[in-house]
Amino acid sequence: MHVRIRELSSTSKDNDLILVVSKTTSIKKLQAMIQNKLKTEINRQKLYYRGKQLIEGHTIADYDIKLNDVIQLLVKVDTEQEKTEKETTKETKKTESDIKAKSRYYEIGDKIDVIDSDHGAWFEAKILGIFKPKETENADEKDLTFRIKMDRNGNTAAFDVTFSEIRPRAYYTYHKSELTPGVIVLANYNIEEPTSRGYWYDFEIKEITKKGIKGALLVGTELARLENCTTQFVDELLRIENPKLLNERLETKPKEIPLRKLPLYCTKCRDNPAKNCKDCGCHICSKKENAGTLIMCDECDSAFHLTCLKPPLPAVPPDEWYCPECKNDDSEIVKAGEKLKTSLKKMKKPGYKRSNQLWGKGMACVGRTSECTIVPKDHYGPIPGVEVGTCWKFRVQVSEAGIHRPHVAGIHGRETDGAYSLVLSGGYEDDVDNGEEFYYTGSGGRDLSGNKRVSGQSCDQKLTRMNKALALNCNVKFNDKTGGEATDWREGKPVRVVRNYKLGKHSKYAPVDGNRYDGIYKVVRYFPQKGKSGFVVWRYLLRRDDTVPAPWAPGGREFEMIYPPGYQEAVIQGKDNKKKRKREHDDSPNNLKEKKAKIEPYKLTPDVEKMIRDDHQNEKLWAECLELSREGKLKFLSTVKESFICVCCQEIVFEPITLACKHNVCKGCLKRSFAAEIYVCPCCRFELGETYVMTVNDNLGEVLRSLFPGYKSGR
DNA sequence: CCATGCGCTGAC
DNA sequence: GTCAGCGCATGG
Repeated sequence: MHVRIRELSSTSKDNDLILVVSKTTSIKKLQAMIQNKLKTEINRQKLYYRGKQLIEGHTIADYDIKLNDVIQLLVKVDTEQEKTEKETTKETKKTESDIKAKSRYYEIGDKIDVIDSDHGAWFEAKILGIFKPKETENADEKDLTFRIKMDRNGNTAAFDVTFSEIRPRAYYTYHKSELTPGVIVLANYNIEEPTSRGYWYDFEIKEITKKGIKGALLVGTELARLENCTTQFVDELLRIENPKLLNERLETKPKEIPLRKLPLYCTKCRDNPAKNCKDCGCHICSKKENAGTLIMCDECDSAFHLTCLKPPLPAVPPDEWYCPECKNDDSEIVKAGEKLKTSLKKMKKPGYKRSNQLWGKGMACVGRTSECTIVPKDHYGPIPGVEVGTCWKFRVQVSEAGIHRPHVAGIHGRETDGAYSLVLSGGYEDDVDNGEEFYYTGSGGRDLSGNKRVSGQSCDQKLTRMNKALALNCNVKFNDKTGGEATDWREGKPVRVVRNYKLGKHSKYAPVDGNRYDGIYKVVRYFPQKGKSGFVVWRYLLRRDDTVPAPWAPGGREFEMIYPPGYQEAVIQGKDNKKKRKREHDDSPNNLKEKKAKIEPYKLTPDVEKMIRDDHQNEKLWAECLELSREGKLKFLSTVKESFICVCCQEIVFEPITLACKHNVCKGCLKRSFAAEIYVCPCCRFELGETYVMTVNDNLGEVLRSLFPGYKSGR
């Protein structure tokens, strides 16, 4: 399957990077793919899916990312390198040039908000000192260093920030009436769990609804936009305070500003420091005192007093440490000589699968991305808006369209009601397809052990489940012993019929590729019969009863194939990848920029090409077809099909004869058309002459035979 | 909850 | 070319 990587700053899908991934693809791998494609280093990538941050150690499946879903990419401007550089320069500032300075906007003791580069959110802090790099008279504000201390986590050290990273503490809570779209406020939001309390971010209001306030979260100093966030805490939206010159300060600010609510660290004791808690306090004695001697297990994150352990530990170990509970589970945690790969916690997470199978990469295992809701699941007859002749590449799309809902199964129905739709896919050997009529085979009678979906017949079929459902469509009293025949077949319940390209092996009514909706059929009769396998199968005769002509009939249409959104681009990008790897191997420069969606031209085999060249009689028609082969195999094949239709039977010409007037006719059809020894073209009445002799155009016949596997006479 | 299944892909 | 075997949607 494929997913879309979209930069947070981008609002259009045109610049998406489309990556082919598997459900088991790890986030790490995904990051590596992004690095490879966009040249954005992994440590600068922050990925978000539906507001959740994607973190290492998980997979695409863990986040329930589906086909063609958008993953947002935030490119951090602060690379790790720059960060350490910054920190070291800060260090030097501190030690070498701690020159006290004055700011025109802030003074020591000011309550401020500071933006944290890890979370991209604002936290409360206080200014301890203001410094400038060197002895200058008028240092610019942007050169100043503000030494601040966080208001929470009492024992964390002070650190230095710049002017742009701080602003006066927000203190004014908006009234609902003051909020309008466009206003930027400070709001509480939890990126991972939007319904829970989180950190405080700038938030641009977009829409005010009953449920909450919807808008864009502006994350980090770069104000990367995370669209479509709904904050639950609408009564706690604060006004953002901009720096004010000291001499313009008005003392309207309350002296005490209560700390803003943050997510609870411990949901058990609700962060009550007075309460003993085994979850956030010592896992043994439950007490929270002597926090300095609490040691955390690297596996389960539980805390333990050094002294409560048996035996007690003298000091905090320098490396990893596992608590007694986790340590016991050696087999699960650390395999001999191996470092822990996935934490137990993660493995307990719902959705985690141990399997390293490579499943899930393609369309076989993707889920629906939409569902047809315009009609109920048990709707009989056409789906409004879906025309006869509509083609989809994959079954999942047929399901999404509401034409045939099951992903794999051939019949959709209810045992107590009837069948709504079926797919002809050539999967059962006893099927016979004559277009307007076909014999369908029931399901079951197969051994599907081993998680299979198909198999050979291995026992008799029963007239139950979907087989019974289809039987109920027939306008006759239900009989599960001998079956029955409709008294008036048109009075039976309608069945939507889809033909799949795999049917092409046995039927000439199959589409060239994908799945095609062929309209409404009715069950004429059903009966049990010993099938080719020797086991009893239930057989159903269906006959077409649709006002719209069938795709193969005169006036019928076959529409252009519909692919899942993004699918073709993904296929092309995937191919580009292979090519690229080759080029890299050749050490030749690669032109990465050519990732525009393009249909792969259809390459004919040399034999076919030669036969076409030798078919001089149809030179003009072939030229048109070949021209369109640049638009892909499908386009080519459908053009050929259209171009070489017998003027009589409207099928692809069989044993074709190309007349002097350039019309193509089947040998059989032409023979039948001749009357009273007058030889004329059955289409344009062109006189062929009294001595006319029928000559089959073998070149054309051969080409058609090799292009259309089910090619045979329509008569 | 469980059983069923006319797909689909990558490995061979 | 053949074949194992997966999620998913569905009904029972």
